Amino acid sequence: MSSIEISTFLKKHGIRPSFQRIKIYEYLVNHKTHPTVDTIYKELVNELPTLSKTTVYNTLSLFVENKITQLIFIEDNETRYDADYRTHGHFKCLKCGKIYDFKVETKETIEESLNGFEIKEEHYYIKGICKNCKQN
Amino acid sequence: MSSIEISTFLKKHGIRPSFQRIKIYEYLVNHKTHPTVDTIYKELVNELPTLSKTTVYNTLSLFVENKITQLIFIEDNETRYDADYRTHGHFKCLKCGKIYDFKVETKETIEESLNGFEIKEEHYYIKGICKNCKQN
DNA sequence: GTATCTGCAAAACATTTGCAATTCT
DNA sequence: AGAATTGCAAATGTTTTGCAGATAC
Repeated sequence: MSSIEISTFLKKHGIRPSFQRIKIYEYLVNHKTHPTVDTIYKELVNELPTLSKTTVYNTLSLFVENKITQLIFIEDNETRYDADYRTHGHFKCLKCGKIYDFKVETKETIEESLNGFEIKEEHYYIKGICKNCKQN
Repeated sequence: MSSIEISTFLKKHGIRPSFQRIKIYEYLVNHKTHPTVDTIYKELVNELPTLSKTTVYNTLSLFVENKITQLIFIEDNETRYDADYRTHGHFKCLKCGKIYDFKVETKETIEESLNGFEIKEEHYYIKGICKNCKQN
């Protein structure tokens, strides 16, 4: 996704496309590693030397409010962000720490036990050892 | 679960049953509300006036290490604990804040997309509006 | 020129750590 | 006595808040 596409995308979702916002969204979209605020900040501060963490926090909150980014909680003290807003699962490798996405569909058994409840967000995460770490 | 049963249970899991540990586990088992450290501390400090939050943290970490309690991350800055160590889902109501348990079985579609990965822990949580809040 | 956005510094929380006092065997 | 446990106080780390200056419409 290019800066111009991102700019249009942000406008479409009611967000004014400031330079910082474009850069932060660009980072999220092009690095599907579910980064933390700290990672995003450290990566972007080279390119935007005056960037502050406050702006990263503000911007990500804005993205979450406008539903173009979702929050991921897998570990304590480690809020992560994902530009993919569709429901999907996350697998975190306990050895290498990498996070993989996986496909998820709501199960009938869940729907049954939550009969009468209105589902707004679904989150799935699994911890274990990834294929790569098992082989090495 | 009575104090004596808890004492035996802790011993069985290699944990020395101190007074504080028994009380904390008792609270967890008898209040299936997935409390935070702060909630547990505030509830027990009446009964155990010298109790410190450090002890609550230490004890819960010990329980997690010994796999008699699981950690639940649903919100940021809000680590919760659950004496039920079996895999099950949590539904958090966005209106009343209450957390409900629901049954979950690993889906084939998840197993397929994680082929070759070793699953150690599975976590499912859903946010929405609970039956009770929808009716009122 | 008025709204919004950014970013610094300080505040607010949750959690961890070091260590001394206490408790248990 | 010796080992484990507890709890205070301080440190750490993350996120939020207040506010002043910069930027955009």
